[in-house]
Amino acid sequence: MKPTLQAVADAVGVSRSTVSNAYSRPDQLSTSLRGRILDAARQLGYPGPNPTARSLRRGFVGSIGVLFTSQLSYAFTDPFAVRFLAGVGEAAERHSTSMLLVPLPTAVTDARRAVENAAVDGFCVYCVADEEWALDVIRARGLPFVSTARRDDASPDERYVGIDERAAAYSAAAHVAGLGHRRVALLADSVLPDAPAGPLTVAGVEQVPHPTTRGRLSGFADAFAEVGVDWAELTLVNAPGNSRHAAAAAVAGLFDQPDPPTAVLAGSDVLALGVLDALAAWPTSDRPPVSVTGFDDVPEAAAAGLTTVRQPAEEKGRIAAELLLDPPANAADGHVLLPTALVVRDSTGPVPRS
Amino acid sequence: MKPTLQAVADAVGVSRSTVSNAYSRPDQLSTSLRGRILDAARQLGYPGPNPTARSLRRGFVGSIGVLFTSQLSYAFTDPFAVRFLAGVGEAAERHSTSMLLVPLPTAVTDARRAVENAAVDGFCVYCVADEEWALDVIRARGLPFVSTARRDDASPDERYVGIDERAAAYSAAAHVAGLGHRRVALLADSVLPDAPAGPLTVAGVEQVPHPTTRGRLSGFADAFAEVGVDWAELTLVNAPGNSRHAAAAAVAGLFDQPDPPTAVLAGSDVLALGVLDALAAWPTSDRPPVSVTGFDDVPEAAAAGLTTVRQPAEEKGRIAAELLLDPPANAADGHVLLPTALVVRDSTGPVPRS
DNA sequence: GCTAGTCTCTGTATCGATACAGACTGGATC
DNA sequence: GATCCAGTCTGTATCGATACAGAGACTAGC
Repeated sequence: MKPTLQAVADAVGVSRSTVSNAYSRPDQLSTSLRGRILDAARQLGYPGPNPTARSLRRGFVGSIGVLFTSQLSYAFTDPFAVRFLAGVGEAAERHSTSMLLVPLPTAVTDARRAVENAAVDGFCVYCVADEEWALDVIRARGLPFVSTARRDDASPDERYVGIDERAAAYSAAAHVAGLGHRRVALLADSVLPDAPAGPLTVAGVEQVPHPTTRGRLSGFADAFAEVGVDWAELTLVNAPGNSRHAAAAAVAGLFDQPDPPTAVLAGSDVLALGVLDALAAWPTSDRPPVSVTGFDDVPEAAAAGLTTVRQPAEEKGRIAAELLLDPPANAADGHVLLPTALVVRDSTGPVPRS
Repeated sequence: MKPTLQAVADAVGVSRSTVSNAYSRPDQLSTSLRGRILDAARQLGYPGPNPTARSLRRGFVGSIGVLFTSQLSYAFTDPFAVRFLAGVGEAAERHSTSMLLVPLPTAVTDARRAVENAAVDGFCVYCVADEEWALDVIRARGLPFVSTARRDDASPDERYVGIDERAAAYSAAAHVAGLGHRRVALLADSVLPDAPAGPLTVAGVEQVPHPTTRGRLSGFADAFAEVGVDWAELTLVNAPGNSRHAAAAAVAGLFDQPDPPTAVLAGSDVLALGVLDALAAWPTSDRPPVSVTGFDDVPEAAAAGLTTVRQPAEEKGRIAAELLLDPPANAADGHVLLPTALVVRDSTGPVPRS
């Protein structure tokens, strides 16, 4: 059996409290006694106070949870998510706090259980599809959280760090529209929760449940509405999973049909890169001249010459964690909007004259 | 105040134990009573058993720690580390276990404290410099762990998953030696703990404390010994921090001196890519023709045409976590060596005739 | 009609610590 | 010599749950 605080106390002949103080409040006892206690602990092989017991008594844990409502492995596959994590890690490091990555089972009941069982002092909820149930659980636990998307129905004291999704997406779409493109496909992850990969029809953008996706699609649509192309004329394509592979699969066949789109606006760089992959598979001779834009500006985007919308990744993570660990006194300061910028590269060009 | 188990018990008029059973052992009570209890809990806003209290009583936590004995942010900067994490995440997911990323302060006392305080059931120790103190703490806590490097002094029941570092490095060096290179630089992170960036002299490879680095350098040295180039003739270069930038800085000036090396063997792809960065900074006209090899085969290596040694990254992480979460009955099965392969690309070529 | 066995549920002990009020000691102050 | 105070240390209550032995009630079997 591992020795407990009590064992050390007995060995030295002091009370349990004093041993506890030797570890947690060195100013509460003489240096000599503290020395004797730590020596005895070393000798007995006592590894220091049990973290769990300590957390229970103190009422906090010293770690924050990071929630991805998709496969945890996804978090490491999307470069943007990785950089977000890096930012969270940086802030956590500064606050001597650990990060708990909680994998969520696909079954909702199990997933709820996972969030209920996470031993953390708060959550960074990385914006993912349909996280409302997760927020419910977190609220019920009375834990603070920071989300990466503003929800329309959020109470004003709920903190978030995000970007103006709509305006950012608009900038990319306006660029493409300015190049003359009118037959355009919009590619996104989780347009509708359980829709299959490929083109689909949605009555209006407000039907899209996921707030981030909805925001970006709205921005795209706005820009094209201004040049007379309305929602119904845009081809909406679903790419469940947000991976290059999923994107490539989703746009397969898109360019074989009559009057194919001359541009694809993707909701993330990963998806956009997937489109480029799909195009690269065509023989150079009759490869369709398609303009492609992404979103995020991950490192790979620069290498691939992808036109995209840059948003600060590490900073998003860092601020999210900071808002959680060091909440601003003023509720309004808990709502952070980060700047974005359109980065024009080679993947977009004027619409070809046919 | 948040309601506790007791509150729910009082509301329904049953004992605390019964409420506990309603959550953790549904077979121990009638479905009807369980229904009443869960309803009452919902009504009171009871979020389910407190994870900390539960862990204390049960004696386990349901999460594993991942330890990087360098900045936590580093873990997200090195693509190999990210893929390792992805592997750990995958296994954790399968076992319904969370991952705790513990940032380690630079001061050793604080770092010990961090490991002592981590509420986990075990650790995956990602191979990093000088982790012996960390293993000591983990052993003292009586927690299981899996390391990514075999330590010579490890007891036979200590589990690890690694590669034959020496043989893997040998394969890269033999390739370079076969191309005729004889003036060669070996570039590594943490050759000696506190050495500055740049060339340094070490009496023999056995002086290098870090086991992984030592293994790789030995492999490099072996191959060159076979062609008559001995240790003292090899230029050893330190690049503290294992980043592209650190590598570029470390090799700055290396090619300006008389009889510069015609090849650089790096201990990781990140370092090798840094060398390529440094070379790319030269005007094309008088850029020195240097062969470069890496180690790991991260995705960027392929894009950069880097010759490197491939090792399975996700698999390493997955197996590490699996060994931890589902220990093999037979101690010998706790020692896993993964295959490696030399991947020859454009960054190596025959030594130029001068 | 009696013993056995199955279902439910309760009560008590326990997990390993920390908070906080108070007790004791010894020296300085008046 | 009484008072006060700072510096140390102790004792008790508490954090919020789970394990386990056992108590009743009820059905089966002989």
